[in-house]
Parts: sequence; structure tokens; C-alpha cells
Amino acid sequence: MAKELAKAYSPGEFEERIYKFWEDNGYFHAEIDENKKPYTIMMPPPNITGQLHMGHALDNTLQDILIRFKRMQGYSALWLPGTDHASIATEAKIVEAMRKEGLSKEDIGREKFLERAWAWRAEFGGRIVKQLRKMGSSADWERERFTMDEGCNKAVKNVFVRLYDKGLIYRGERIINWCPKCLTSISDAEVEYEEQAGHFWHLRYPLSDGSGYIELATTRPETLLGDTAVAVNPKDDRYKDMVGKTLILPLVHREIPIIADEYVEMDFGTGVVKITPAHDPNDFEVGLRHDLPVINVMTDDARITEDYPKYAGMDRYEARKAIVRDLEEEGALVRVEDHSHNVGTCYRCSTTVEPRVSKQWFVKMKPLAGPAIDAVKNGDTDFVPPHFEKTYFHWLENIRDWCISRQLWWGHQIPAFYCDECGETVVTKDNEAFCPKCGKKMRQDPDTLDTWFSSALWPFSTLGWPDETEEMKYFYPTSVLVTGYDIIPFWVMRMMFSGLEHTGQVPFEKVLIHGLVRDSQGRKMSKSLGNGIDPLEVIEEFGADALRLTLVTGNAPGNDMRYSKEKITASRNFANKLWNAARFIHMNIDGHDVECRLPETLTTEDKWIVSTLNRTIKVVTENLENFELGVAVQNIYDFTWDCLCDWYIELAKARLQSEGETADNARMVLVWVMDKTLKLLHPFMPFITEEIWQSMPHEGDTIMTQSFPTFDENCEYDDAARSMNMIMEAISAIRIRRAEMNVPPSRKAKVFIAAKDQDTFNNGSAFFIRLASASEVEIADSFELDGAVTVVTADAKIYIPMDELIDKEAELKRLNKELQSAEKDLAFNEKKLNNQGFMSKAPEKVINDIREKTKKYSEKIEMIKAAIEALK
RNA sequence: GGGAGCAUAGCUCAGCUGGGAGAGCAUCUGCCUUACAAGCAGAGGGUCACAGGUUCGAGCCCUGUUGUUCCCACCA
Repeated sequence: MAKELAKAYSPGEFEERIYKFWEDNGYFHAEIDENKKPYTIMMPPPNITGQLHMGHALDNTLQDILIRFKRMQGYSALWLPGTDHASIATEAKIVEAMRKEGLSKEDIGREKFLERAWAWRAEFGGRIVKQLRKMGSSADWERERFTMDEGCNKAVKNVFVRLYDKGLIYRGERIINWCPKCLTSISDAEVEYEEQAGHFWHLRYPLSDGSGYIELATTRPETLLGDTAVAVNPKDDRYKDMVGKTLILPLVHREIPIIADEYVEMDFGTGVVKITPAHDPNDFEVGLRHDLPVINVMTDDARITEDYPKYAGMDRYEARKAIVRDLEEEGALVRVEDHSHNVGTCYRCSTTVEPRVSKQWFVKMKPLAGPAIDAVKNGDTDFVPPHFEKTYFHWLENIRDWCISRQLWWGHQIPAFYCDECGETVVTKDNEAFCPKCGKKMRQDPDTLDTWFSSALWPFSTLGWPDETEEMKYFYPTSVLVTGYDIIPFWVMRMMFSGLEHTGQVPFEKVLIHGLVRDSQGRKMSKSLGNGIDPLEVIEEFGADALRLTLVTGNAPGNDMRYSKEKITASRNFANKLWNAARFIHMNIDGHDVECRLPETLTTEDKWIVSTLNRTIKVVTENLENFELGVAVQNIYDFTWDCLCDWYIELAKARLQSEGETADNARMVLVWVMDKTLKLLHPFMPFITEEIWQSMPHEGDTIMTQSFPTFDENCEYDDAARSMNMIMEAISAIRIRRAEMNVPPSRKAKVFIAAKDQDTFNNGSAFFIRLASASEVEIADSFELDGAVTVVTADAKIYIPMDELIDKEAELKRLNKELQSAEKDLAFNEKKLNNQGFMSKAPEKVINDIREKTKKYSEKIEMIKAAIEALK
């Protein structure tokens, strides 16, 4: 560790070294310790395909702040990291790589494919966790997990079998969202809707009996091939007589019935809907109600099937053109109208989703949703901020069964086995199964599970569940989950019902929701816009601490934030400020033997900074406990910059130039205050605080495991604080007057202070010399001075003899203005005291404050009046 | 169509249970005061979207309006 600080703050020189020091010494590791309370955060596992982006940076910064804070408070703080196998994303990468070699999945087979996938994971899967380390993340890497490791696989199988045995998992033929590019089913939550410009094609279907036509409109004419009915509303008089009749489907010339169903809106379009059960979720439902045939007209890559030779092999959009053309030729096309509508797209590849009927595995959601709703309603788990509970409830209350099977190879293979002989199904944790009926070896379902199926178990699968491990007993339920609001339906909800169902407990007590990091113009950072900021580049230029500070400053739970160059610069400047304060202290303590403790006797300014720091400790701690991390860091920022650097260090300079105990005491206070400040700030800016702390007098090996500062009754000095405020107010007032008159600091002038509390000002006279450009200071009850500049504060009347600078008229004008303003202030407060309602209903403390102010303003007015008199 | 968030200084945003509006950046003025010009000392700048209401007192609570963002549902 460095004993000396480099001249300029350059984080690149120490961040890596410090991280290595922490990790090598095992400071991130959390052990089961019955003498400590546990505090647990499960890191949302980033995808192994991922690269660190601002979202991760924010998410991890918030978690690391909480974990470091709690660790310093003496908890056994476990932050368990890991990665997610990300089935669709990873499989797509492997497939893409193989495509370049001219290979397909089928060419090499499942086994070889999985070998490649694991090899890919070994090579690139660790990239993101290396990047997370650059952020300073104090995660327990010894416990790092992977959603497809052995333990997670065991948990997944266990859960699948349990739910199957309880009848909560079933296999069935349903309409699901199908991505024709990824060639797999996806869940409802994985569909993203986007507005697209399209058309309404108005079509005419002839009645079989030749008695006329029925007109309807569609946005997807190509699905006509799969129409098995046309529906009208049962209350619709226009079509009442037609229900039960049949139509001839154009092009296909199949006979289909006209049915009546409530689903059809009479007011919309012609009030007639073509029903294609195989390619529309609503139509599918109608089909079920009316027992309509389901005719699938598309292959899995969304081309027309061989059943329609004329269109076979065309993709959806080619087929649409061809069919529209043919309809026109057949005279079935009435007109075309522009129409924009929302189209479901695959969240991963943005391909338009094709609703499709297929046999898939589902989780029955209703029985699982109930307890998950209750647990939040009764406060077992709280959201921060609370309004996100509404989003959560909304999803759970309207939930549909969860399609969990994916037609992918990379993932947890579904532990279901089929007998090709007799069709028997067995669901088991075993790796193979034999048919209980005919004894034949059974074939395992080739599909894998939705990635979120394993993520849903993350809070407990990582602790060894389903085994009753010591870790489960100690660290579970976890303390807080930190994640973005966009992930509530995917993950938060699923962890909740999974935790409750399988462990009987909520998986976390709090859910801290944060927003998105947007660009400086408020746009979402995205690859297509190219407006993404690479956190690694930011760290390179400004340091991880500056990035962390930027991400947490002004960050309110649940709110989006913007990233900008200005903000990161401001953060870096703060780091530099702190760095230089430390250098200043070094300048004064190096060569002296200074202990990190408060001296026996404290001066007024010492007491002031100690009690100000003490109150800062209190509010910072409160804000951290309330997840107001942005406010907490602001408290520290203000204290460090305004109180410590701008005032206390300046105040201390006078004493530091003296010798003996006076200077020694000042050194001790500086060291002590810096020590506390660094500890307060450490959760937010771990690197710089460690680097400085190591260079200062200290006890212990690392700041990481020092006790977080606590509020101390004995550090409250109200009288000293009042005195210092009097002095600081007077100094500021003098500075303002001098600035108004454009007097440079180099021009010193004598200062006469007339005050009641002469002790305070006598005590602080040195400060006026250093901070208020005073050549000397004189203090008395009152002064008779002609032609001096007058400065009036609530506690003092100050004269500065710089008469040559005074424009008598201007000075009178200024004093009168000041008088007016003081009188206005007095009137405002007196009005309150004269208000009966206020006096009888306001709290005593507020009334006393107003009384105090009234008194001060009265005194001030007297002093200004006297000054005006003197000038005349 | 349903729901939620936001609306505060030129810009980006804080403002916790209601007690005379704050920060950073930007602008302007004066300073190289031996920690820091990535700095110091100051200044200007706000009917807290609008209209009502509750209250002794409202940026904060209630109702409505407007604007804006997001989520969900979706009429073929």
C-alpha cells in the first residue's frame, strides 16, 4: 500500500491494485457467523453473452453501496454473484458462429452442439464478471454461480417434478408466441409490441347458397388459408339470419360456417371477423368455444406449408402479396385501407412473432400468483418505491399460464420422458427413465426450459436448495433485491412465487427498484442508435469511483437518470477535491506523530466540525437505511466540500502554522475527521477512500471492514456550533461587501466588530484575518467611527475603514435597502405571531423558531438604523 | 381502452412524514490566498405546469385540466 499520495488524483494508478489487494485477502468473502446478523443480496446474474453496460453499472453500484455499508455495520454481508446461461441469446451466438463455418445445429447434433456451447461459455462467459470487478464490486466471488451449473440443475429438476406432481405443470396444445427466426416458442412477457403501418384488406366471402356475400376486413390476408369460420356478434341484427349458413372461402374454396360469438365487436369495421384459430390467439379461443378445426398453414419458419401448393414455400409477406393479388383477380378484394396497428415482436431478434398452435409445457399460474400477491399486500416484501407494487399486482392479477418449453438445446433439458411404444409420459429427476407400462427405455423431451425458469430459483438455488444447507438457514431469505423496473414481470414476480412455493418464505424482504440510465438527451441507450456509453471507457478516463458517484448522485429510487459528460466531470472533480484535502493534511502531519483520535481539548471550530460531522453521520445512515442513496451521498458531498474543505481546513490553517499542542490538536482533529469522512464515503467511492485511508494514520488492514461511523451524543456541541455560525456569518458578510466594492483580497483592512457576544468574536479574531482579509481585528461593545463601511449581521455590527471606497449616496441607498428587507422579514414573522390560528395550532418548536427570528430581525434593524444615522 | 410516473433556476435533477425554495453544470464579477484553476470568494436567475380545495400554514395532501414519458391490453 502506498504511504504517500501522488500529486494529482489519477485513479488508473491505484484502482486495479486496490481491487487485487481486497480480493487476494478474501475481504469479499462472507461466512456464516452466528455472532453476526446476515445481510444478503443476490446479484441479478448478467447474461454470459453480455458486455458491461450502464444498466449493469448502475445496478451493481447500488448493490455494492448497500453491501459495503452493511459489511461495515458489522453484518455478515453476502453479495452472491453469478451469470445466466441466457438460452436464446447464447444459442443464437453459437448458431451464428456455426453458420459461418457452413454448419447447422442438425449437422452436428445435440451433443456436439452443447460441447461448443460450453466451450464458448468457458471462453467468453467470464468476460462480464471481470468487467464487474472494475466497478469495484465487492461480491463474494468464491461463491460465484452459474444458472446451468450442477446445483442449479438439481434445483430446476426438483422444482419441475414438484410442480408436475402437484398438477401445476402440464403439457398441452395451445396457441403460443412463436419466433420464426429463433425457431422457438417464447413467453407472453418476451413479446414486445411495436406500432407498425399496415393495411386493412376488405374482402368479400360468398355465401354457399349463392344468395350474396359477406364483407369483412383483415390485416393479415395470408392467414385466410387457415380460416375455419367467420364470426359475427350474436346481437347483431344485420347478420342474424346468416348465422348457421356457410361461406365459400375464396382461393381455397373450402366451405366454412358463419358463427356467432360475443368476441366480435359490432361497431368495429363491418362487424364480421374471419376466424383463423391456428394463427391468432383470440381466434384460437373462439375456435375452442365453437369446436372449430385448427388449420396450421405455416411452417416453423413462417412459410406457407405444402398443403397450399400455389403458395408453398413463400414466407408470410410474399404469400400476403400473392394472395392479395389472387383475391383481386377472383373479385374478392373490395378495397384496401391504410391502418397502423401494434405488432408483437420477439424481444430478442425483433422478428414479428407468429402465433402458432403447438404442444408445449406450461406452468399453471393462478394458484402460484395468489400467495405472491398476498406476500406483498401484507408487507412480507416491500417495494421501494412502493408504487411499483401496482405494476407487480397488475401482472400477477392478469397472469396467464407460463409457457416454459423452448425449442432450443442450450438450457435445462425438460425432465420429461416419453415412451415411443405406448405414449406414456414420466417426469423424473433421474437422467433416464424406463416405461412403467412396457419397460422400454424412454426418450427425453428434447426441449429446454425458459431461461427464467432457472433464474426464478436464483435466491435459493444459489444457497444449495433443495438441500437443507447451513447457507439456506443463515442467509435466506435475502435482504434486498436490486433491479430495474423493466424486469419486474420477467424476474421479480417469478422469484416471488417460486420462493413462496418452494421454500415457504419470500425470497427477499425489500425490492429496490431503479430506473434506466439514458443518454444526455434522455434517450434510451441502444445499439441501433449508437448512443451507448461504455462504462469501461468511462472508468479508463475518470475512474470507477467517479462513475459510481455519477450513477448514484441525484438517483432517486425508481427514477430514470441521464448520463452526461458534465456529470462525470463533476464527480471526478469531487474525487480530486477529496484527494487534495488529503494531500493538504499530509503536508501538515508528515513528520509528526499523529494519532487518529480526538484531542482532550477542542477549540470552537473543532467542536463545530465534529458536531457537523456527527449530524452528517446521522442523516447519511438514515438515508442509507431508507434506500435514499442519492440523498445520502449528497449529504457526504456537501459536508466534505462545504464544511470540511471550504471552512474547516481554512479555519485550521491558522493553528497549523503555530507550534506545540495548538498545532498538534489541529492535526489530530483533521486526521480524525478525514478518517470518519472516508469511512462514510467508502461504500460509494471504495477505491479512493481506501487509497487515502491507507496513507493516513489508521488502525486495521483495510477500510472495507472498519466500523461505519455512528452518531455519538458526546460529539454534539450546540453552543460551539452557534458561535461558529456567528463568526462564519460575519466573515461571509464582510466578503460580500468587499466583493460588491470590488476590493481584491490582497488589500487588507482593519475590522472593528461591535457585538454583545465579545468572547465568541475574540476567540475567532484570527479567522477574520485569514478569511476576511482583515489586517487586524478589534472587538468592543460599540464603536464611534466616521465614514467606515458598515456590515450588519444578526449578531454583530462590523466596520471596515475604507472610506475612500465609499460612495456615501450609494452606501445610504444600500443600507436603506437592507433595512427594508429586514423590516419585511420582521413583518412576515410578526404576522405569524399575531395569527391566533397559528399560535394555537402550530407546534411549539415552530413558534419558538419564529420568536427567535423576530428577535434577531429587530436587533438587526436597530443596528442598520444606527449605521444610517452615523453615515448622515 | 386501462394503469403508473413525471412537470421545480437557462440545462440536468434533489427536496424524506406540509413550517418563508436547493445542488451540480452553464452565465456574470473578482481572485494564481503556498491542498486543489478539476480551484477560491461572490452575483444574477424560480407565480415550484394550470385551476380549484383542505389547513393557522401547501412544491409537498385532495379534485380536476393540460403537457410528457413509460407499462399493459388490443378492434379482426
